Formats: sequence, C-alpha cells, structure tokens
Amino acid sequence: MTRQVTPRTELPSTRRSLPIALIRAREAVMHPIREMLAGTGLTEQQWRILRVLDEFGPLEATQLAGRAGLMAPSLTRIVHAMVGEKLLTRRVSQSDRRRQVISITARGTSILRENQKEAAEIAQGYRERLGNEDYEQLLTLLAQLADPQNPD
Amino acid sequence: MTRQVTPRTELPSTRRSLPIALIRAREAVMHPIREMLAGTGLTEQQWRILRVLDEFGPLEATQLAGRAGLMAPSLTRIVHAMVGEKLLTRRVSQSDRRRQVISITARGTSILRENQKEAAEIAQGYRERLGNEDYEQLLTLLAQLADPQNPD
DNA sequence: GGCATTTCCTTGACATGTTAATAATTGCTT
DNA sequence: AAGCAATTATTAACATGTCAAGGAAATGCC
Repeated sequence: MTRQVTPRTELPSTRRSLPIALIRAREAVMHPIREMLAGTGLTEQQWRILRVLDEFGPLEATQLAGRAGLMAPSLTRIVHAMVGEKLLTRRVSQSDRRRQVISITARGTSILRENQKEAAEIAQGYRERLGNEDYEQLLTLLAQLADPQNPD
Repeated sequence: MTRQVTPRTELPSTRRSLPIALIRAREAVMHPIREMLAGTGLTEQQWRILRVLDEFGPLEATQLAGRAGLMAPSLTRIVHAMVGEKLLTRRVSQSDRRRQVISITARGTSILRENQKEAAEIAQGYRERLGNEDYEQLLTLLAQLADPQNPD
C-alpha cells in the first residue's frame, strides 16, 4: 500500500488540490440553483440576500454581506439594483448614520415563497446524495476552513 | 435531543446552507494564496493554469479548462493575457485545426518553482488544520458533489 | 461532393469578485 | 472643542464568472 506523503516543498497534484476541488463543487452545486432562478430574474446572490433577510429580519449592510457570503462592494451594487426592483428597502440607521438598515419588501418575500419549495428540494437532493451523516460532516469541515477559530 | 428535520418544503437555515458554506470556505482558502501570489503579479487562475500545465504537460484548451476549474470564456481571455506575458505559448493542433495546444514556457516554469515552496506550505497548513483523515474526506466529498458519477 | 450538424473556441454583454482609494461619520484623546 | 484614528459604506479599476451568440473547422449523411 503506497502511503500518501506530501513533503512540505512539493505541491499536491492538482487532482487533489483543495482550491480546485472547492471551485468545482461550487460550480456543480450552483448550476441547478441558477437554473431554478432563471425564471425569476434573480441572480444567485440576490436569492441569498432575500433568504438571509427573510431569516434574520432587517440587517445592516455588513451583517447582511457576512451572512450572505458577499463582499462589501458587491453588496452595495446588488442592493442598489434590488431596491430599484422593489425587492428591498433601506434606510440609514438613526443611531449611526454611517450604517444602512436593509429590509426585504413584501414583493421580495413573495418571490421567495414562490420558489421556496423547489429550492428546498434541490437542497434536500444534495443531502440525500451524500447521505445525512456525510452531508453534515461536509458542512462542518467547510465551516472549519472558513473560520478556524470556531470549529463549528 | 432535538432531531434535525428538514421538510422538503422548508429551506435550511442559511447558516447550514451548502452554497454559502462553499463560498465562505473558498474565500478563506484563497486568501493566503492570493497573498502569496501578490508578489508575482499572477492571479489565482493564472497560477492554477501554470500548475496544471506543469503537471500534465501541453494540453488542449478544453482539457486545460477542465483541470484548472475554469470556464471556456475565462480560459480564452486568461491564456491570451498570459501568452502576452510570455508565460504560455500556443499553437493550433495539426490534426484538428479547431483545437489549440497550450504549453508553459520556461519563464512560466521558473515563476512556478520560485513560489512552489511557499505554496506547498500553505496547502500543508490546511491539511494539518483539519487533520489528514478529515482533509482527505473533505476532498472526497467535494469530488462527489462535483461529479456524482465518480464518487472518487 | 454538398449540406446540415456537431465540436471547439472566441466574442459580447452583463454581473460579480477583488483590491485599493475615498467619503462620511463616529469615538477617542487631549 | 479640535484633531486624529477607526469604522462603515461607496466608488473605481480591473479580472473573472456566466450565459448567449457567432465563426471556423471537422463530421456524418445522402
């Protein structure tokens, strides 16, 4: 049995590269989701924003970006577009006028509801593909990568 | 003990969302890599292209894109830029003039070698953070997501 | 051989990712 | 109160992601 040794000065094969594996997985997972969203006119990022606001209620931009996995400049642009489409509203915080409080509109919630079932089925599909246990472990390991301090 | 139930019509919390977890992990993993590459003038995509060509030798565009985790349009643009910087060369295939054969130059190989040690240390760091076993499992699960046919 | 089809790559258009610089505001310090 | 540093959000500039459309070459079929 050949043991897998990875000297500190030799790079792993690109077939076992973590960055490439993450990119591939993301691409594969996103594909059916984008397909589902195609009919709604939403991008996947806009969908995530609606999901987060629906779950947590109105949020400040920084919190929203963090929870939706978006960078600040992207969030600025996307929110601007979504406010124009009446999917979101925003107002400046009273206590700190640097901050924005962003909320989902009834129209945003409505679009979310219309697609909730299909989205849930896609998510459930991935869980079933890996099996409950492996799926949970995958989420745990990914969280560990993202935040070494909080190992889940 | 509260059992985790996920009805088919109810979406999981965004805290346990696979797409968001993948994005976060990718962002975190890429950060030190981009930091390492900052001195070289390479982007992470350019780095992956050099890595793949160094490992597999000259490749056609489609193969290269697949192995480097890039979409065809991105590859076209990136290769064009890299040929201009003398990192790659390309020629049309003799047997099929639709195809391009892309090769790494000596300069490309040289840049790769100069940064190989640091890159290997970053990769090894992730392996040590998760532990060998979990790290291998993570790669396996990600591969399963990317390609349901070949469960690794 | 001619023609529709398919394959490979490129280009266009637009959204997002990424880093750096900037503006506005707040908090702290003196 | 003035000044300075830190925080929040935006903007700019460029690269990449994504989908659709297009062009060139090969393939299959008659």
